[in-house]
Amino acid sequence: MSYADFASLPCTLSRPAALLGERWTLLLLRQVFLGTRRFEDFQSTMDISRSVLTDRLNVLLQEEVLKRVPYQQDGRTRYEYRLTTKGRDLYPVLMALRTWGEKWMAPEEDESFHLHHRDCGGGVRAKVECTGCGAELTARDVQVTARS
Amino acid sequence: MSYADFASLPCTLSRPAALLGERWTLLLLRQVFLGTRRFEDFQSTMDISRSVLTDRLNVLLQEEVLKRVPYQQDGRTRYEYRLTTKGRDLYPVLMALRTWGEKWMAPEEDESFHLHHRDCGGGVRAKVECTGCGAELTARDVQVTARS
DNA sequence: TAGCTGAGTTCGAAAAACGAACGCAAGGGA
DNA sequence: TCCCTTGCGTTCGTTTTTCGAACTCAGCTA
Repeated sequence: MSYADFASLPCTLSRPAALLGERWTLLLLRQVFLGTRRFEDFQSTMDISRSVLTDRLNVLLQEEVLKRVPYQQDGRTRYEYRLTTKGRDLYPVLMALRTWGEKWMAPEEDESFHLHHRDCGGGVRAKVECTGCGAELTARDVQVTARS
Repeated sequence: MSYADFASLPCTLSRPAALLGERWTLLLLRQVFLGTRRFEDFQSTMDISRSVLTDRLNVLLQEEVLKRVPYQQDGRTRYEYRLTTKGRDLYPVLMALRTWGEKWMAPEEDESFHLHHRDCGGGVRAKVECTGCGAELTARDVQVTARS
């Protein structure tokens, strides 16, 4: 079993972990959630090599995290990369990373952007909760049961 | 700016994303949360090369996500890798990946393990909420404000 | 007809990962 | 004492990935 095989294990954690654990993929998704949509913009803001950028975008297209959407520019049709519903559902992953970063890796200077709830202006935080009783959970509150 | 530079940006999202976005790191953390603690066990269960495993463990030690804890084996002292408090705080990241995997990448067969709340037996789910009003948030509910 | 622009593709060089063998410290058995 | 074993790495030559500069290509514009 090598790295790529984790992407096909029947485990709902290893599959996403293998997909997003590929180098550049998390940073690429960060950029997507920050609003970047076009090849040239990804390339120049992230300074990623064009061939790897092409590969990562194609993987995310194939996984249906991103989709290509036509737009008009100078009278000609081009395509940009947009999140699908599946892709937008990755938001909690990014927010969990940020919540952790806020707590443990906060830089001296102010962070590069702020997030707040449009409706009430409150802050944003990722958490784990019990679908039964609604309690907030930590790793220690959760029992892991291996399948037969 | 290259990949490593994202780890030192003053951004609380890019730093964790660069750290966990390194190949093998997310899968290694999965294994840690599943209970693996020793070098040989990581190596054999993940089939990662020993040199890369050494490197990733050292990075996580340096970032204080893991710590080395002595234990006794056959009358001699050895060390195992355990999560620090900072490391345990990554739980929501892994659970967010799993919540996404459950929804979008569920395999035909049953998954490899189940999780439930020790106290009430309920399921486990990651979500994003407003620290002000407590509402559950999606990407569309959140306003991004760039810093000056 | 030539130039421009956005979006890739190509390909040789550099970096990272692989993997088999080696090193090493400490305990156990002959 | 000497050798074997175990767990945890390190080394190093080979393979895979990434880099980065140049090239291609389609379609619009001058």
